[in-house]
Amino acid sequence: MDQLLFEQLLSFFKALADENRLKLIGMLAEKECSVEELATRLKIREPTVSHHLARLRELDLVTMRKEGNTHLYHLQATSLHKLSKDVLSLESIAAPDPEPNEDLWERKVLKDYLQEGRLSQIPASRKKREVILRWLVNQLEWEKRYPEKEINAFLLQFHWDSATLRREFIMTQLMMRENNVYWRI
Amino acid sequence: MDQLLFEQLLSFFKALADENRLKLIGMLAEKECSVEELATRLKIREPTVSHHLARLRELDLVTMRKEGNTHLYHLQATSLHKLSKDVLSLESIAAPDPEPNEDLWERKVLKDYLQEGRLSQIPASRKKREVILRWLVNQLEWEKRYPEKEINAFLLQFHWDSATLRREFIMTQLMMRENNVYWRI
DNA sequence: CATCTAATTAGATGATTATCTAAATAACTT
DNA sequence: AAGTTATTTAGATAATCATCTAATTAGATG
Repeated sequence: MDQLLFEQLLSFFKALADENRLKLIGMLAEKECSVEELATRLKIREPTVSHHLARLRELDLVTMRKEGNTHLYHLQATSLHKLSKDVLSLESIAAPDPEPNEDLWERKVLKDYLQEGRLSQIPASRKKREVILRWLVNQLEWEKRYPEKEINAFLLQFHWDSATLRREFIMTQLMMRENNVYWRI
Repeated sequence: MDQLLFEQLLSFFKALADENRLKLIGMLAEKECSVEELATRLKIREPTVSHHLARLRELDLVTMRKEGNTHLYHLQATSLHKLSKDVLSLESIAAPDPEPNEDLWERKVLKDYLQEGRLSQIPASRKKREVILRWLVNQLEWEKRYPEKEINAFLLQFHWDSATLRREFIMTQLMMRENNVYWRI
């Protein structure tokens, strides 16, 4: 997802994530009100209301007009509408990537299990094992057919237990085997 | 607005009003994830992620299934959709009335200015003056025509400055006058 | 000009809560 | 059974933020 939209949504939620601010929105939806009236009905002090209104105003959720001494606030329905629409598309949020972040998790797994180019161990957890296996298999060529002897030699560069790794390749469907010959799929 | 909906919306906003929780929603929208993976990508510790997921789970925004050791969380799109819809109707929020609240403001004004049945002063602010004037005029009968003398007598019960009050009645269009006779409009 | 009223700003305080470490639980591996 | 891994729970700490009082600004009234 777009970084900008993410931050907009976040501040939108923060703005409405307060009981009194949400009530303010409700009251202003009815009619425009002075600060004093809002304070009385919410049973909190004017400065507090002022503070809340300032926050809502930052997001253009409310606007203010002066009438003599008093400041009349009213709801900015358009802004509210626009943001509500974005909320509806919340499901389309992808992970915000502040960095090349997408595979941060996988890179960490690789870093944890690879010591000077060799596998310190074969991860017990299926998810991590798969990360390792995909990384290994990626160093083999597509289309090429590898005799078992060759696969073994390749795997032994990384770990003594080439048999287990070979078996895992098959089980995870990363490779196919026929007559002791292996290839990627 | 419905008190229940109000509280649902409030907790919805509170749930999403945190940077990391919002990111979690984003990541889970892509695919289901383990706690460890989420923690790694967010660069925070597992217990923290666990805590956030628990909050999201309270609102049924995410659900969890166990696969061996690991807990895989995934987004509950339905709940999200339902709540988003409510957000869209935010504008229809009326003030939540924890009490007969609607005129709490006006009742406070009356309380502030009426001491033992008499006006302590005539409010300077237009908004408050109107509250007082409407209360006063409400004690006069509809349709009836009051000679100025009678109006004065009535007003003097509440305040020495009946002349100002009379003038205000006219200015605010609460009464009409013709040949020194007054009536409500 | 002096006064009053409504609102805002400044600054302090207290409550909430995101985050961490350490310990407990649960499920899998050997 | 013993050890390892993933998660959760408990408890402590620190940051955020809602709220208050006191002081300031701006407008209106007399």
